[in-house]
Amino acid sequence: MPSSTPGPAPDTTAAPVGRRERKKAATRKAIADAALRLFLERGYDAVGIREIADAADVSTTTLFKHFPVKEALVFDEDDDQEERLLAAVRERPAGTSVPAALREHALTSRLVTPNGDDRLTAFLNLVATTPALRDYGQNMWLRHTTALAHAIAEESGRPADDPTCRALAHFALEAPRAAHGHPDPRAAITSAFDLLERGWGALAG
Amino acid sequence: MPSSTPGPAPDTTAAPVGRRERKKAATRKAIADAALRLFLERGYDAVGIREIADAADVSTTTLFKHFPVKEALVFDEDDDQEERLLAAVRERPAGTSVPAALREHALTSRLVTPNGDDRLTAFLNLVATTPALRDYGQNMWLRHTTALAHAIAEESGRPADDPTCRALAHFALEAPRAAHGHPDPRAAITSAFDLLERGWGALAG
DNA sequence: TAAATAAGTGCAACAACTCAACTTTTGAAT
DNA sequence: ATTCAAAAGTTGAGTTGTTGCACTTATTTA
Repeated sequence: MPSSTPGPAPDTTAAPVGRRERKKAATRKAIADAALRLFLERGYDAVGIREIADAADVSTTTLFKHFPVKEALVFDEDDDQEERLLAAVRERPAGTSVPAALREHALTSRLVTPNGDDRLTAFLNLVATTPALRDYGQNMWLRHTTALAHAIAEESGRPADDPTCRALAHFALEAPRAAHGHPDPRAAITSAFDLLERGWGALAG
Repeated sequence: MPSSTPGPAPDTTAAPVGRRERKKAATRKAIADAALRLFLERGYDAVGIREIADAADVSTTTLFKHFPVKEALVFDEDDDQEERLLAAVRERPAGTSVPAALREHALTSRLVTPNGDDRLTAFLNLVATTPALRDYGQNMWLRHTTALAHAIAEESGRPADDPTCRALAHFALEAPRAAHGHPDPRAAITSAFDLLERGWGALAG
């Protein structure tokens, strides 16, 4: 997802880290930003690695120390996202159901911007129109589904490969997608998760 | 799937084609066979395109005229398989239900060999242990699911994106997988499809 | 038999990615 | 404060998948 250069981001990892880690994160961000900008300007396939490295003022080897393959430049929040997703389930406030926690997470994640977010739409369009990115994203989505399913299984004391957990994970990740483009995305998400919550509650209180 | 060099294969395309097409198919097969052999011997990543081309006695250019990317060398029956799958549904004998036709197809496809087929197991193992192949295969499976879902929708006069059709397609493709390694695979498949058939019949005769 | 089409070749090149040796920070222990 | 080891970055050369181009050879069709 697009990460704007300015703007007060919620600072997801609120650890007062040293200069080293900050610099590392900075170069990583510089690379990802340069890459996304160029990709949006001229298309994924028309931009080479060297060009991106130049734009970010780094060597190509450095680039590959941060991103294992070209596609990862686009989905650079992959790991963060998965981490936050699992945390939303594992560290949910006491008395909150799993679907409720997932709804909360879906609503606060910036995948659901009330007004049609240009940057997000452009990003989704880039992915949808580039086969390599479509495939990569699809597999990434599958990985997240599996990880979430396992987390849910652990939280609810079910077997790790319980189909119900996988189904819930699947729907929970699908809901925000479906909501995008909807007149009132937040309402769509809320009602979708209401549905999931009732179904889930009927199975295992 | 492995296609042995000798052995009387059922000759899937029973059209008396000209010499040109036969030669083309022959080189294609030579390439795929060489590739699979080398991959099984030394691992996917340890074998280069140039080496495969040499082993099949063709130029790398020719190789890429037959297979668009390296991974396709392994899943070389991709298109044929999908074609047969869709044909099984579309050209099923009158009075046969869709799930029944799919069961028939599943039982006759050589994915279900009664005795533990060494070559098939080796193949599946190769795919499972090679990330690039795992990913590629996963996406291929998804494509087949979509195609089958559309075919089912057309056959049963439902909307093209009907979730029920997609679910049936999903299960129908999953069943053979699940049956693999089962003590009696054919029985497992049969009973799985019995289940699907009853559920399907209960929805739309 | 001649023209048209398709398969295959050889070679050079590009782009993604890796490797090894080396320099410059930075964090921390003495 | 000084020293030292690890981490981040650079440089440059190499490997590998993949493509483009100009060309030959075989098969089909007219």
